Amino acid sequence: MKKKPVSIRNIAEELKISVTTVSFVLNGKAKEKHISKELTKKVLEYAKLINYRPNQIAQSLRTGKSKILVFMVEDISNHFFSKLARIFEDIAYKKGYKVIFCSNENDDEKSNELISLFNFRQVDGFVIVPSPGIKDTIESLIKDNIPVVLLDRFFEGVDCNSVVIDNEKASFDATVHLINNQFKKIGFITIAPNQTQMKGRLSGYVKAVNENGLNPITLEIPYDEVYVGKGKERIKNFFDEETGLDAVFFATNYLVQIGLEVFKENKPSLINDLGIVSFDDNDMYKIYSPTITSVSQPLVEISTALMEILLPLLKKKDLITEAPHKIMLNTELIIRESSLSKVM
Amino acid sequence: MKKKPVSIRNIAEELKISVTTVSFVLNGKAKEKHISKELTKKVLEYAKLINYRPNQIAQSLRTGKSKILVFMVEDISNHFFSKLARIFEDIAYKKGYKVIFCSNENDDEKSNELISLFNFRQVDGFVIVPSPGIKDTIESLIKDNIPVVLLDRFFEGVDCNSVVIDNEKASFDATVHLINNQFKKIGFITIAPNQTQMKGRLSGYVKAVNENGLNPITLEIPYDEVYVGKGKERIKNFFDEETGLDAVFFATNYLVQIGLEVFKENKPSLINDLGIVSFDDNDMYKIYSPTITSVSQPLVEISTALMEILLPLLKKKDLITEAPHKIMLNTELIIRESSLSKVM
DNA sequence: GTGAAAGCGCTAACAG
DNA sequence: CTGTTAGCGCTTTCAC
Repeated sequence: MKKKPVSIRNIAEELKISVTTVSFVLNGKAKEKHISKELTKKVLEYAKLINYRPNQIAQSLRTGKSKILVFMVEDISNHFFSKLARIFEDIAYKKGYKVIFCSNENDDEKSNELISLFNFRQVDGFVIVPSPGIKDTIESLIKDNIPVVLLDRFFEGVDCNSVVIDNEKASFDATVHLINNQFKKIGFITIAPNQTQMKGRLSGYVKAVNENGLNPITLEIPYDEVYVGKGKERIKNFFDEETGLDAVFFATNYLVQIGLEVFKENKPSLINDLGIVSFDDNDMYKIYSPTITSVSQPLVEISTALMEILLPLLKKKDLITEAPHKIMLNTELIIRESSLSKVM
Repeated sequence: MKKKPVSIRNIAEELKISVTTVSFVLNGKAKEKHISKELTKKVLEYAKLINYRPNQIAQSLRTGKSKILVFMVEDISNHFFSKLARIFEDIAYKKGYKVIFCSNENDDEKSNELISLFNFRQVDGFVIVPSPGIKDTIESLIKDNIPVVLLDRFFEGVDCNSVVIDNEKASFDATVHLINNQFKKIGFITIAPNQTQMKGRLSGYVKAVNENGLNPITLEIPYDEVYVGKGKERIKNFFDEETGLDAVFFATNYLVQIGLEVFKENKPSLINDLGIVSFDDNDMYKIYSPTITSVSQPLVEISTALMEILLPLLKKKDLITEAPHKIMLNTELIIRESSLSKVM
């Protein structure tokens, strides 16, 4: 009952020709190798008839290409990353690549472990949202001629492909939007800015408040603390100490979650009285009360850009000569109720 | 500069022994094969020294095992599935398996395409959230001796491993909870119940209302319509026609999203006046106003069960003799504000 | 105790 | 135009 899969050899034997010929035909090299039209057709037809599927593992061993891409993010269950993953998946499959997703929790050790698990050669390429301290690993990946493109953040001084958004501009614009809506004491809650995307978000905010004669009021929570659930306490303390805040700008979507939880539990009125903006959109924002203004990243464009950088690299042999592609995309500020002037 | 990876042969040559011996040692068969302690140690040390990593592709070709699992769900960007994926990922990695996630959109053609893409042999096992009409494909997978475990739903009359929740009980309990909170006209909004999980949710609801002398009032939207965005209109019409509803039970989390959107746009007061329960939890529910009651699935238990079924199958040769494992887990009703009696 | 060698299924240089 | 053949890196049977 065990259906033994057909191999290229079966086809060759059945048709009484050599495996080479079959291989050439199947790989679309019939023309190039001057194989007769009839033979080509015969092979193709028979292959289809018996539903031949090449053994990709054998192909991989031979060609050194696995047709597998790794998509490593902070947390695949995070709204932003899972949406991105979903779109990237579709694009990759259309190009004949499978995608392995994994989550590094923004942890260096876990990142290195995962990258080494994929073993530098089992996969054809990487999309990586890098944790803060894996600069060296990325560099050695590049030196080993493995296609990598960084996502969401990058390392200063490392010549590596990347697709990021213009965090500073996005943050600047969102802050200005709040200022235009009469908010004067705008708090900025972020995770510790030891990575480029967070640096940009912070500096955009600072620049905007400064240019408008206001003072920056920031809370920087180390990522680790957020991860282990201490963010709530930190945010609560922040609001206890910083009295008179009339608006708050959260630098990531999970900070919004925590922030709203704090409001909900302590001063529910804040939810309506405060101007609120979230970095990253969430499906729930448009049905929240009030609806929440957000900085929305262009998911489709990001995924497309990733693939456009990656694909050519997957074909090339020597990547070293390539100048890295650094793409910076713009975000969209989706203005909803939460950020509109509360002044009548 | 190209770092050519070390092979088993390099080790053998360096140590002036045969590849066989190296292979035995590396595979932990030193004892079994009576290889001397010293030689064993020498090999192991040298392997570590040069940081030897077996080429998994070659291993796969030889052993027929790829150490890759496929985790196919409806939509990896859906909150429930992405959380599940995240947990499953961790468990699988610990056991030495990589996981490829994919989304079938509950579409038969896409499901079949994906399953066939993975080619019946490149992957060691499948976790599948099956679309309605792929019963035959699943059966042929089983016949071909490929480990499969169905998730979230299954097919009546097919002897296949599965991990599901007790939908009927969950739905029954949630409905009774609403009834206990004085709600009398409870609407049930679901997608067309042509799959087991939806059948269970519907029947649990119907049973509960009937047993309590109430009438079922249901809206069944075909999955396709939801997918193309027609759900909103359907739900709007439902509330226009069914006047006097005092509560609503949504059978999936994306229906809640659509429902809240409808309320928000048309009769915002409903959000507070209506009793609301959602099947599947969402991180945002606890910060919504009101906080939303939900039926929460045990994500960790589900993932663990999946792996516990899968692992032994991955080792066995002949699966046919195995009696399938069918696991049914219980959900938890997380009671929040939205479902509490509105009667003072 | 250890090694030689076959071969997993495929590709592609080389030969005719 | 088509076929022979040598591996890709590894596991495992069989022989010594």
